[in-house]
Amino acid sequence: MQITRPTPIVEQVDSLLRDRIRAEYYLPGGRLPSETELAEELGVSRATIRTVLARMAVEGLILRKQGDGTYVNQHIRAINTHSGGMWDFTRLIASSGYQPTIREISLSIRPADDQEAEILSVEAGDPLLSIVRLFSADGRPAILAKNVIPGYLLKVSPDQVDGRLQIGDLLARCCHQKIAYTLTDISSMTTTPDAIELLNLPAGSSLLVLQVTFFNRNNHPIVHGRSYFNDSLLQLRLVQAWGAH
Amino acid sequence: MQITRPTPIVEQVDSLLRDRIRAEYYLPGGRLPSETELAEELGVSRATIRTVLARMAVEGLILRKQGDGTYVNQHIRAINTHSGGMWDFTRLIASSGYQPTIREISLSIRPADDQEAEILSVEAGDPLLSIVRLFSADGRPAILAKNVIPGYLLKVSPDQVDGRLQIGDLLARCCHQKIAYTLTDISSMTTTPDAIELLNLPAGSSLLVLQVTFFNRNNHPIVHGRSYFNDSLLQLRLVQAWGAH
DNA sequence: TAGTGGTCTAGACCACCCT
DNA sequence: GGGTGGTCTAGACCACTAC
Repeated sequence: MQITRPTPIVEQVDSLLRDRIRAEYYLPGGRLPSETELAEELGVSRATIRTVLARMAVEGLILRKQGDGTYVNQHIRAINTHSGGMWDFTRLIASSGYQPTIREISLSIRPADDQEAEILSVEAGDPLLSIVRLFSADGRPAILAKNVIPGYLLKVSPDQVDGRLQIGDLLARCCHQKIAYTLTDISSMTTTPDAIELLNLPAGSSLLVLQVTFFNRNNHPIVHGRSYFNDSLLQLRLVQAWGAH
Repeated sequence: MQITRPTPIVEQVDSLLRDRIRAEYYLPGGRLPSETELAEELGVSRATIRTVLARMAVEGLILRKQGDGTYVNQHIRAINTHSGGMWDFTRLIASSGYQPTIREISLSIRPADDQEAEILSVEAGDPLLSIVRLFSADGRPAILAKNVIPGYLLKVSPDQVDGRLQIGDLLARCCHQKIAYTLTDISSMTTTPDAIELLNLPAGSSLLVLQVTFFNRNNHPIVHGRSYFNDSLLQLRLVQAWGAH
């Protein structure tokens, strides 16, 4: 049995409002109750309501108009846009309307090369846990994801690592580490030999490459990943509120 | 003379703290004063300080540790990552350490094709203002940006449009429109003929393509853009806080 | 145990939009 | 004018971390 703390009110309100939007209790393009009304209905202060609405506005889920009201953004169907969601490839595939499957290609301990050592702040040759996975959408290979984790972080034996976990859960389970933030470089490339084979792409076609480094709250790099993204099959979509800064 | 309103305290505090971080008044990796101290120093409430710090934490600029303190993230050098910043190519190039220049390739009124009509909610054949620009970094062509704006939005004559403005400013100036949020699809492609020529790339190389639609607060599409990004020259980098949701 | 950030409240006033 | 979101304050209590 897991000990659970009372969920913060903000989180509860957040879930509730998102559920209502998803269930179209608040219609797409329709207006939400005023902040005051929501606060009264849910028995919380207006400030609490406002932090939740501010979060949803940043994601573009709702549109706020001073002097008028708050509206559901009908252009945002799936919400795969924010934070953890972007690297949860299973969810990303599902929200694109496909059936996701994960295939573990390999999981092994191997020495770090120079570049990996630099990125992960370890010495070249130090052991790394290397995980290569292939995510498919309706059976068609869509994303080839390669991740490396410094070996010293591993708290369990490699064969106990579940390659089907999302990277955040895997880190929590096997390394007792929490991700604080991620740094992503987006680039493109023409296919590499293994990408051609695993993603089943014609030679010479282009691919999206997402190069991600995950840091914990002590600002230490804990995972480095390269994901090869078949963008003819899946769409990488970002939503950004403009006024946010 | 432009009428100006008093800048909100939150914005002032935001600028002040970012300036201090940039100037290394707060050292990279170093600790900021506590929320209470900052509130006292600047003569504002703790809540005000907290909304600013929350914003900076979402961008990954600072790391917050409960029971400990708030720290400057030394891994974040340039802040081109958020909101408007991402589409301000001039700033993006500058923050990558290059000297940016803009060249206007063309600026004309032309009819909308089917796809553009669909995206911009107009009829095919309706007039569009089409702007093609080339952004260079240290003289080397880096980004080819094509934008189209529904003609009915234009409040000035086309030859009065300044092709060197950032897209948000251009909309404000020429269309009296404000951007509320943007929707971006990121994909890759092998070079098109005009990209080869303008971006000076070898045939068969890959490009990043950013397909952006800008909406106003009434949720009407007001601009659609395609930007071809020479990612061997410039890096498209995202920072995301993890706990944000 | 002291100090930090995290959560939450209650209430005030302002700016804006609609009618 | 009446209602909406935008800004800001003062203060309370909790949870976590370092010492």
